[in-house]
Amino acid sequence: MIRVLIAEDQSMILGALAALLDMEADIEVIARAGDGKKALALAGEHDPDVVVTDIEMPAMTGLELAGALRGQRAKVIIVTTFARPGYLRRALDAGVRGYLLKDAPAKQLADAIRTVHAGGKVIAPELAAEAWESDDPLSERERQVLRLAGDGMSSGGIADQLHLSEGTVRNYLSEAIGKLGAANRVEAARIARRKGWL
Amino acid sequence: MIRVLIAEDQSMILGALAALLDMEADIEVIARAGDGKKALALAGEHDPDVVVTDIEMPAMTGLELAGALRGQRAKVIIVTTFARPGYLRRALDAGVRGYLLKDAPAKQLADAIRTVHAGGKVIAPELAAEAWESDDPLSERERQVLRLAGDGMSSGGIADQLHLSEGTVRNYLSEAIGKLGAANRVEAARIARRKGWL
DNA sequence: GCCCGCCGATGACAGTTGTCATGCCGGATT
DNA sequence: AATCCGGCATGACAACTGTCATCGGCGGGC
Repeated sequence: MIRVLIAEDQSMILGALAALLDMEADIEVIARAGDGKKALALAGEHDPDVVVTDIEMPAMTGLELAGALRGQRAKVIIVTTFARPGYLRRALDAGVRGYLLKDAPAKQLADAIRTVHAGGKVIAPELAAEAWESDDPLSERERQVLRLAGDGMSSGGIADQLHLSEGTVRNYLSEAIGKLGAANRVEAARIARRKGWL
Repeated sequence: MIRVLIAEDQSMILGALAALLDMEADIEVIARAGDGKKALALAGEHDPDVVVTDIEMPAMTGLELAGALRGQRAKVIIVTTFARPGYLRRALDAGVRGYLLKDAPAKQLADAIRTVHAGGKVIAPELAAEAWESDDPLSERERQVLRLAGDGMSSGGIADQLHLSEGTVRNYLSEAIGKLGAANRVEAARIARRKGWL
């Protein structure tokens, strides 16, 4: 029996995934969590073989959860909507053993759990290639500024929030726009978000 | 036996929801579709009692699907991530019988299917109140322009795409910004998207 | 017929944004 | 010590954006 913990913030999806896995004879869902923090606590309590987690969750993201579980016995599989190279990169850096997309066929999840439990790795093929060829060129400041700009905040507002001068903020944005080959701040933010860099 | 068709573009979620419903003794998943168009075709073929559909899907959205099924025997339940009043409004206008959030507990889905099949309605409580109090104030042109602006396109680019003059585009944006109480086009686009108006 | 709303346009003006050159500072490298 | 680099700043300039007044056309409601 492979003992699995599932972390996923959308209750209905959590329940559905659990139902899916409970149909497998050799897999047992021993715990469910609605966010990363609860998942971490439950992992300590139940000592699962495999942790299946979403990325975008309240309190603690799946990537943070993977980092916190790093080095422990439980093997982590990320299951997410987002085909973002930056996410995969960060996941692998956090010692994750599997990275699947919710676009993939349902049966792949059980297969991935078995593979990972047996010591293997499973990476969504759409991402395996792209992951290493595009690297985040942004500095931390550029990321901060871009995040806020992408939410519609003006240069002045961003400057206030980050305790910078407005000119500096415009410099960072100009830098980021150049690095990403965008035409303006909004496009730059979109590109960075799509890649998983924000 | 309640005969159900499920439409959902994320394969894994589709499979998981089907597994969840197959556990119910009185519910039978007779068909699955990965987009709205296939769902419409399959609905014609299999004549389901209830159609459970996501909103954001390729080829045809769940809202369009609901519109196309309007007046037919099958009853439609929307299951979506998005708590956007505008979506609920459009869903109700399309004759939908249920609107659930993926945040809701998994067991509510089966309950909703039974309720709807019995002639009832099920609306996510988080949304029931807000739905009617905030109405989309935007004109069709304003929506178009705002969509493109929100994607980072410049006034000139939007003008080219929509065959308008740049000044006119700026006028529409200014209008939209004013109506939504935003500070600029990006914030306006965010507000409109959050409400489900785009 | 008249008014109103939506559509589309122009021109003018102030404010914001994007770019670039240039400068200062402190920490790390050599 | 000299050099380099990232972070932060300034100033200047061109381009883009947001606002407003004004105009004409078209269709619907009263």
